[in-house]
Amino acid sequence: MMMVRKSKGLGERHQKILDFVLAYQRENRYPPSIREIGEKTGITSTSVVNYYLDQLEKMGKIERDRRISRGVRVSGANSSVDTLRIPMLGPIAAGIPLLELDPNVTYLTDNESNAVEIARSLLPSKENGDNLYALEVKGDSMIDAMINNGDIVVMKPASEARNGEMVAVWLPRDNEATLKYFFKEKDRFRLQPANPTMKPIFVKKSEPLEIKGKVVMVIRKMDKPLAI
Amino acid sequence: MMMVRKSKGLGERHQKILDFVLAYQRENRYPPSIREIGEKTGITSTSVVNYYLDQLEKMGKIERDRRISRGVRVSGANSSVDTLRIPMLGPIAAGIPLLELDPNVTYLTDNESNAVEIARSLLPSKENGDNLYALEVKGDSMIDAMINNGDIVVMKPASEARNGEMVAVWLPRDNEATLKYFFKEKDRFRLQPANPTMKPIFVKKSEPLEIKGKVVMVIRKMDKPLAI
DNA sequence: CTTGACACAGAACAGGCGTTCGGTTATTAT
DNA sequence: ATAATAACCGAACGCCTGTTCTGTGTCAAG
Repeated sequence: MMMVRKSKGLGERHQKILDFVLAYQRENRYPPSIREIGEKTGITSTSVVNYYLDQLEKMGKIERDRRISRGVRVSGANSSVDTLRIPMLGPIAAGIPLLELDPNVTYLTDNESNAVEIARSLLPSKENGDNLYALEVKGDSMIDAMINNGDIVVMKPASEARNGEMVAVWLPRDNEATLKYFFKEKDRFRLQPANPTMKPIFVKKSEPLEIKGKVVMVIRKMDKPLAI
Repeated sequence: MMMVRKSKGLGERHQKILDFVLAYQRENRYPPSIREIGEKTGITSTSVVNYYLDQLEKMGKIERDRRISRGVRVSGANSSVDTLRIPMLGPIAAGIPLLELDPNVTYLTDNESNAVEIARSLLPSKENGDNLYALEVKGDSMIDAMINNGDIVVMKPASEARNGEMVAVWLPRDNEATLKYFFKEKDRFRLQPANPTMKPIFVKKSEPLEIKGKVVMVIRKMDKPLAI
């Protein structure tokens, strides 16, 4: 039989085992047993699998909980990363009214076909992640909020805001939805575009202004090339 | 003995088990055994744990792989979501040169203290996720790319680009780094700002222009309120 | 009161699974 | 050539673990 002795680092079988454990974990959401690892990597003896697992552990590539079945895990790599499924509730555009949302209702995020998956670590630190929803921006009307056509905005239901927070507001005056930084001043509201080169909008406190939510995140995928 | 019969839905023990499995999974990265569930939830008999697990499965709250040790997982909830750890390699600003990156080197994403976690489903569809890195934008110089101070840009190493792709370029002419849509024209390159109201930059093909990478994603956290 | 569904407990069984040990072959150093 | 070592294999041992079966006390309906 031919056995190649790798000078250092990961040999072929090390890599195969590592890949398999990772793939298995991803698919089944629990780690494989030693025997399963052996079967899928062409190792017939459980002791050999154990032999390699010991080495991988010494290399720091995996961690093991001895005497516990399926107690293998790949170090560092994925899993354990807390992700949220945030439902995509629809589009947002200048001309169309914003959705009416009850801040006290949890919108189903399980089995939701159209959802955005976001690692909790990506959210603003104090955000607990409850009741978030996502909207897809249609059109170029949000440019002064530094938001493009196709961007995804993650929002939190709210009907009021503190100074300096970016909110989605509906302006009955102009029949328009917009995203702006919100400031309350003496007798008016100042709606400040994110783009510092652009001028704010002022709305008198006597005029109607409906805050629909706070913007938590903006995500832009550079999916397809610009066609200009 | 006192036993409360819950009319419907999850009883106290259902919830306890569900919470424990979730917490255990998060901590150990593999599911608990039936006996472990019992111990920690105050159930002395394995059959009773099994009894509840069966119910939880019928409710669709968990999934089980029978006959497989530790074959429990909580439906819907986290895990299984394929996340990438993308290393944050530093800041990007107009005045400072861009990092020199070798597209063939994988930058360690394990044990990386400073990394961005992104669900694979969030990436552009054809992106495989290899060799990505992230930069944090400093300053307002990228405003014409619709990118703010504090934004995170996810990049892929590249030294050339196709028309319409957004790239990070270093312009020795102006001693400046910038993010623009890239277009090759007859005898010049056109660097088009993402903001359609702004004018493009033209660079003659004879002049130097270094493409340092393609922009894959932009992420903006609305962390702290605007202070203006 | 009886009956049946429900919520448990405990024990026993069988297969799953990690571990260990004896043994073999190939590679490398002496 | 020989010894040491690394890379295997197979089998056996014994705990781990899911499953199943019997039994008990509670509660509500008939």
